[in-house]
Amino acid sequence: MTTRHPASDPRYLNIGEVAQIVNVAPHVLRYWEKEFPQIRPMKRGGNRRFYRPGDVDTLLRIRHLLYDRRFTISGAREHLRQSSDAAAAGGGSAQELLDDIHRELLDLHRSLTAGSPDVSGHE
DNA sequence: ATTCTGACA
DNA sequence: TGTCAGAA
Repeated sequence: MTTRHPASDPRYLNIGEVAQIVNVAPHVLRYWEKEFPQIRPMKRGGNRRFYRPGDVDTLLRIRHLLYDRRFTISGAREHLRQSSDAAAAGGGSAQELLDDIHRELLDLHRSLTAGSPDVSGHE
């Protein structure tokens, strides 16, 4: 077995890996972090960012809201705030959050199979 | 080579 | 969002 550094641990991804997954430039991910308090990758080794799978999931949802549904930064931020708030309510609203995510995933799937090879919808 | 921060367009 | 400078 080879040595496992934090940066090579499959549980954590660096900004370059995440940028390829969500198909946005690294500096855009840093900008989103300033706008979305929900995204908080941990920093180590100085300032290196290490994203958890959950962070990537949130980033994927943000890209969908911004590029596919053409939400504004404020609109997407509120949408995510409401989603997390619904989950935090805990009053049997967990299903609401799952339903919301399923709706976004379904819409995203339609975009991917609509015949347009470009997921983000712009270049 | 890769990423970071801050700043400007 | 894109690009640059200077540093780690």
